Parts: sequence; C-alpha cells; structure tokens
Amino acid sequence: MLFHFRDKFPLLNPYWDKYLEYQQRLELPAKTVLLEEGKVSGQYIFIEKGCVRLFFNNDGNDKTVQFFFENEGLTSFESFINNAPSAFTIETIEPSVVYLLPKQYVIQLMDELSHEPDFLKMMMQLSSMRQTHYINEFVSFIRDTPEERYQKLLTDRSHIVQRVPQRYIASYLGVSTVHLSRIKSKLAKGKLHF
Amino acid sequence: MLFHFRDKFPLLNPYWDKYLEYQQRLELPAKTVLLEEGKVSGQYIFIEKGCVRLFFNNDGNDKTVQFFFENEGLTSFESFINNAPSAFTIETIEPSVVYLLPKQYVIQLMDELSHEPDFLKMMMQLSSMRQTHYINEFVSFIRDTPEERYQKLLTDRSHIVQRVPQRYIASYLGVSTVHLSRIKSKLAKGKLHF
DNA sequence: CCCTAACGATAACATATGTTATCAAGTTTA
DNA sequence: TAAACTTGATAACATATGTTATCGTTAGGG
Repeated sequence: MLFHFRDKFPLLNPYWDKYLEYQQRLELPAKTVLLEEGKVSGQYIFIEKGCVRLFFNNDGNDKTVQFFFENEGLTSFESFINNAPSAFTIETIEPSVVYLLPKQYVIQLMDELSHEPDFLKMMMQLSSMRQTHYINEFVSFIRDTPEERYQKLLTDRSHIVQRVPQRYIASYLGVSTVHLSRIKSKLAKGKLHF
Repeated sequence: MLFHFRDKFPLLNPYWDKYLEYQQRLELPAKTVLLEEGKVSGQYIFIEKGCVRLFFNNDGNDKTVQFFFENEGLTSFESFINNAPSAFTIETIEPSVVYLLPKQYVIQLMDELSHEPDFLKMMMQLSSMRQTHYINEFVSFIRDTPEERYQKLLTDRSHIVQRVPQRYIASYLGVSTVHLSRIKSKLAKGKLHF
C-alpha cells in the first residue's frame, strides 16, 4: 500500500525508513497461506521476491481475484481497515520472500503521515487507482468473453501467463481449467497459417 | 458523493449549505443523458426525485453497472477526478429531478474541507465504501449464477426490481432479456406448490 | 381514442461453458 | 530411481445462455 509509493512521493521517504525496522522478513515455500479467509487481516504484506495470489473459495473451487509480484504490496483491505473477517485468502504461488508490517505500525505510520500535506493527495490517488483497477476488472468481466480476457492477459500482462500455473489463470479468468485448455488450443490453431 | 454524508458528519454541514446555491436544479424526462460515454465528467449529480443508471455501451447492447435513486449522488468518478473521458454514460430511467454542482465548486469545496480534521476520515470511509461496493459486485459476478444474482436482487434490493424496467435489470445481471424472462418463469414455477 | 412502438413471455435453435473421465508428461517424495 | 501426485490436453456429454422470431399486452403520441 505504502512502500511502492516511494518514487511518487519522495518527500515522504523518511517515514518509510523509520518503519522498515518493524517489518518481519520471511522466506516462504509455495502455497503458504499468509491470510486465511474468515480471519482478520493483521498485517501489510510487501513482496520482495516471488508471487502471491488473492482468492476466495466457492464450494472447493477457488476464484482468483488478483496476482501480486515483486515490489508490490497488498493486504485484504476491507478486512484490514474495518477489522472485519477477510473475504479472501492470500497465498504464495512461488517460493517467496515477503516483509510483514503489523497493523499497529501501519496505523501509527498513517497517523504520523496525516500531518503531511501530501498525504491526503497520496491517499486519494492511491484509492482512486485501486478503485479504477477493480472497475476495470469488473467491466472486463462483463464486457469480454473469457477468450478475449485471455488474449488481453497475453498481450498486456504476459508475465502473469508465463509465471502463474494455468489453473490459477483459469480461476482468474472465471472458467474451468478444461475450458482454458480449449481456448488455448483454439488460439493456437488460429495462428497456424502454413 | 458529499451530500449524503450530512447525517454521518454533521460538523461539516455548514460547508454543504454554503454550496447549495451553486447547484442547478433540473427537471428531466426519462432517458435523458446526463453524461455521455467519452466525454469528461464536469459536474456532480444529486438526485432529488427519480432514478438514474450508469452504464457502458458494447456493440449496441449496453451493460448497466449501477442504479441510483432519491437522495443519492453520483458522477463518473474516474473521469471526474482525472479529467479523463468517461467510460460510462449516465442517464435518467424515470422522469427525475436532479441538482448539478459544477466541478469547480466541488474542487473549491474539497479545498475548504481539507482543513477540517474529519475530512480525511470521511474521504477514507467514503472511498472504502465505494471500493467495497465494487468488490462485492465483482465477487458476486464471479461467484453467483445470474439466477442467484436475481434472487439476491429480489431479497436485498427489491426496490430496484420494482422500479427499473426489466431490460435494464437483465443488462445489470449480465444476461439477455430473454434469459431473464426464463429465470423469472423458472422461479415462478418453483413457488407454485399446490 | 386509435395506432404504433416498446415491452415482456415463449419457443426453437445455436453456441459457450461446465463436468467427468482418460491419458501423457512432468514433479515431488519416499 | 520408482511410485505417487500434479498438471495440462482432449473427448464426450450435459447444462447454461445467447439469438432470432413470434405474439399478446401495455403505454404514448397524434
């Protein structure tokens, strides 16, 4: 949430540095759960190495909402902010190195920052970016077919397709693994002009 | 965005009152476009009477994202905040009475408010609420079948089903009007135990 | 008040997608 | 390294949903 804003708001950097010491560094194997659906999010997660997904469970077959990679930070925001049970699980996909900052320090940090004139601007920008992201995902889900969504993923965010196992991609696109296979084979056929 | 927060943040009321005079009152017939897709949102809309929908166009068949009713306010936020072309059209569904506050006054108002200690809290709460709304819509779209979504609409927000023409409901649920008819008739049959 | 257009129901058919099962290839574990 | 799992491809079938066409009803405009 905060640390990838270093470059955009350099004046605030001293604050980041002050809180670096409170972070816990963890080296985790793949498929490690960092936050379980139903529990209250108690820390902010920053990814140094590896990748992570946020998903929710629906009768055993889970639905991936978002992928996170190096130098990105995340938490289950609604849970974090409102002390509510998280609707999502957060889990490593690859073996990863993450930093965890407990909630109390995040609050303390935000408290200090609230005196900075740039803080409101940053929070607004941040919140507007997240909202835009979710609206775009939402619109894409309504407007585009799974095939179109897969093609966009290939062209716009191919690193996801390259790094993430196919079943998670299917879960993210909202289709079964079988159907994603169909989509891929259909697209492959379309490419073969010889 | 702002005016329905009167009750929650009464200390801020003087600010609202100060800007009431800049609002333009309009009585509009149904199907009046208040903001057109592709244009930059230049005003905040408050609904006194009637109802309004926000939608985007996709090859002629439009997709409704959200409905708004009495005492609610809206704009195409991303467009409004970033001066970007709006991804959405805003249009009255029923004959409506709305108040429009031009952007310049909204900015001026927010500027004044930024000195109030409660303002940041309000903006955070507001933005968190909107984000939660979109996430919930998004999750519901992924997790639930159109039939389930329709049933939830019936139980949780029946006023929408009562007031809004069926084709907009279908467009909101993400199905064709024909399929919504099927869903309704299926549910009606389920209710007839005699 | 009538005419026309819009709306919603329904049927028939087409397409998209899910489910289950099977198999081959790659990975992990003992 | 062998066995057990996991992954992804594919086929066959089932279900969900879209598309087009038809029809009766309703609602608005002259």
